[in-house]
Amino acid sequence: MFKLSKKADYGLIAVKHLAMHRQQHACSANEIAEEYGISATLMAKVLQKLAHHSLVVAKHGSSGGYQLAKEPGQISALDVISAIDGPVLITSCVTNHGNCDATERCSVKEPLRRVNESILNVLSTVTISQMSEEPHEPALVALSAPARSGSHMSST
Amino acid sequence: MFKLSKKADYGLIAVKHLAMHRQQHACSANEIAEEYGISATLMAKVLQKLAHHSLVVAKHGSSGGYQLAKEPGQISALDVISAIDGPVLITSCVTNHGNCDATERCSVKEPLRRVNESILNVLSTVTISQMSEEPHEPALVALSAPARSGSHMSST
DNA sequence: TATACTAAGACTAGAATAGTCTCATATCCA
DNA sequence: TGGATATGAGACTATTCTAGTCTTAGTATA
Repeated sequence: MFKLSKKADYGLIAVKHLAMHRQQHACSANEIAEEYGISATLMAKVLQKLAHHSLVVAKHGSSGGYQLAKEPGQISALDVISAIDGPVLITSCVTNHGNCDATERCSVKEPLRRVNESILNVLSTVTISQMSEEPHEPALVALSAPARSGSHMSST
Repeated sequence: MFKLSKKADYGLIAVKHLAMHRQQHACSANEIAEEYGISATLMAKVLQKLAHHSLVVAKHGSSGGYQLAKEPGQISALDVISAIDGPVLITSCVTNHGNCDATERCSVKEPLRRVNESILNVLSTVTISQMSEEPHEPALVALSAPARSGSHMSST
């Protein structure tokens, strides 16, 4: 369909949790998982991926856990999502070199590429610190930002 | 992940095709499928769904086929996508009444709802006639449009 | 009436996702 | 030093979703 994976969802929850507890000790995967009623092993996997992409730092050992690697204002929703699910591409055709088998004939490729860019733009505009604000704030969505930044696709 | 289904993709292709041939006779599912190298039965299914949602009209009998039900400028990408895949919801939490099992605790629901709205906004801005324009046009993407229209979620 | 088409929906196969389990490694503290 | 508690990594399973097929029925035209 057109849906965020649950893992990406969990990733956002975890990062937001860490953002709200960053003054304190590191949070373990167990701790976070319990708080939101999510499987602990699954949450651990998600956090591992985030650590891999340097969004969080892991601290081994007892009383270890995870902490944010950057300021919450420096982490976008796109960072988290693409760390977990890979690059955000609304169709398989829109990759740089990527070609569906009907590249020649496919007539919607280019328009969709542009739609994809707009979506990346939205996702990269939303930061974790914005997500932690109360909803009555305008918060979102600098939709008026320049459409072509082109710097997002890079992850993976 | 975060991907358009192939069926939705095919739907866009079909609608665009019909937009470009609307002066002429009705196009059969077979005809369109062949042109783009897609399974004919699958294309038929896709067109049926589009007909169901009154985006195209079906003409039975020999020399029948499909024709657009509206002007290409009146049909948005969102119309086509949600006709085929159902409403566009980036998480299962963001439905009107919809609640994940952790509604109380889930902290990302509201921010994601707002992201979802922005994406709907982008998709509803792109019309089939825009998709038929040549890429060197500015075409896309009235990103500066007001972020909160809220009128989209209704389809299905 | 025969033919060429759509309508509808059950069905199957395969891929993607969610989630589990196990073992290894690092750190802290008694 | 050794046990407890963390993460790291990757194989594994189960379930759900998607793509695609097939079959039967209905409808318009010639």
